[in-house]
Amino acid sequence: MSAAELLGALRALPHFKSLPPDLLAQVTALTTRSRRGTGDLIFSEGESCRAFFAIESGGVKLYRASPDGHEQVVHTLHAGATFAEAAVLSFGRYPVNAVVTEPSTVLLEIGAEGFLRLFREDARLAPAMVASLSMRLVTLVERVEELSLVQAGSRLARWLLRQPASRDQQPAIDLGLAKKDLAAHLAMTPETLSRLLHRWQADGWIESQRTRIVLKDPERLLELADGVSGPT
Amino acid sequence: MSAAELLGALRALPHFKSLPPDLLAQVTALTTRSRRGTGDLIFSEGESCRAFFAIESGGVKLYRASPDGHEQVVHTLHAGATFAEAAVLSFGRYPVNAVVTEPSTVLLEIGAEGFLRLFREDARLAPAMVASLSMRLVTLVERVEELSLVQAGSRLARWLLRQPASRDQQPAIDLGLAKKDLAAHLAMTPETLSRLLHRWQADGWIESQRTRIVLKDPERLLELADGVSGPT
DNA sequence: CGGTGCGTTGACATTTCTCAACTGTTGTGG
DNA sequence: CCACAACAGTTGAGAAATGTCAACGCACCG
Repeated sequence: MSAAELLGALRALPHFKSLPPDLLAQVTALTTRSRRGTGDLIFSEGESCRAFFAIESGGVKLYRASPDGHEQVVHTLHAGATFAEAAVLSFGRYPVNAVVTEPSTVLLEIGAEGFLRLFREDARLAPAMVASLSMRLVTLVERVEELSLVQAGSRLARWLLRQPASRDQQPAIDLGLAKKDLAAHLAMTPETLSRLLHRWQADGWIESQRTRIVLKDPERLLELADGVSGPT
Repeated sequence: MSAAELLGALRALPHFKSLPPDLLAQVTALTTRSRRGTGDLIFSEGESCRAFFAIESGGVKLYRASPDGHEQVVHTLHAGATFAEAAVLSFGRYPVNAVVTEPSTVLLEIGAEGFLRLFREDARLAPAMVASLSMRLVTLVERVEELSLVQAGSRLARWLLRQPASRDQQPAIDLGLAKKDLAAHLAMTPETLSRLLHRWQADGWIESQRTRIVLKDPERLLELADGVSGPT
């Protein structure tokens, strides 16, 4: 893999595209690329940071494991996303577990030590990180808001509406995620998720295929998301 | 209020204490101080940023209002906390509402425009902001994790255990918050909160006074927090 | 001293979880 | 290439937690 390719891959990321070329080249020198498979562990909770990551393609989930084996998905990430910057910049330890959720996921790995040195030496890096962290902050605030909704149906409706839809005819969402993981993300059981989708399909509001969901009546979903009491 | 006093107040904040004196002085020049009362609105959702804030004393809650009038508390903040930096640095609009929750709350207000100018001109500010934002990120991740717990009792137990306790004899928590607001923070109804506290007190695990809670059996609470099925 | 709103308690309705069985899919090894 | 194992997803029945509605006591503030 050539340095030029790596540089191109990095520049494709929202967080790096605004960096001056020479700085980007320096970051490239810290970066390695690797291909992973579903289920691969990237790092685990408490481990000391050796790098932070960007997803070139594929998917990753960040989660915490509670003592009773229950899994709390903090974040689900896809192509273009970066993760663990905060761990590198402030803590030195990963606060969560990271696992690959899609086959053939390509990761860019930016070495922590080198990056920290660069961060201290070159003042142009910090503003870029500020923007990146602020972004992350907003998605987390939205997540908190989402989870605060008491009704499972509200949480699901809201999640569906927020997904980037392939705007062809009708909003069709490709949930790049096992339903099991989506359920965990929304703090509900797979059974509840399954039943909600089933019922909404029966009511004609959505069309649920294997890994695709078509929103046929976004209006109705919006009502649910706003907490206009439960389904049925 | 003298500039020296203001400077001292700013330096007392975790986010600013590591700034070089001359830079801190420049920040001070952008800062005003004000005293507010319970219920005062500091800013509301969607409003364009005129400043970010630090709490010198008292309390503030950040929340979103959903269309049906339901209130989702994103954050509850106390002395030493800063808020709305991300809004100032990246978005230009406040994403939430901010309201004072304690009488005689003293706020420091750092003007957005001036701060942004300073941020761009002086490279020493960015690293400090990175640290600050990373901190915030972690508390939000914890919040997400907390809210992912399905059982109301687990969420409450976890919250109680995380509170800074006055380590005298027994951990005594001064919930600097109306129970109503605590309930909203934990995504449950005031009734459920009331019942949980009542039951736990009956079981001898806690002692619940007006605004103080004594943890008499943290072990037991820890079990609940870990999701070892519901209470009783 | 009266009002306003928080906190509590009770009765009830409902959602959602739990447990269990069954189906379909995916991937592997013979 | 097929059989089988492993696992995701679905469906059903029952239990439990929590929300809803309503009434009441109590504190705080005017």
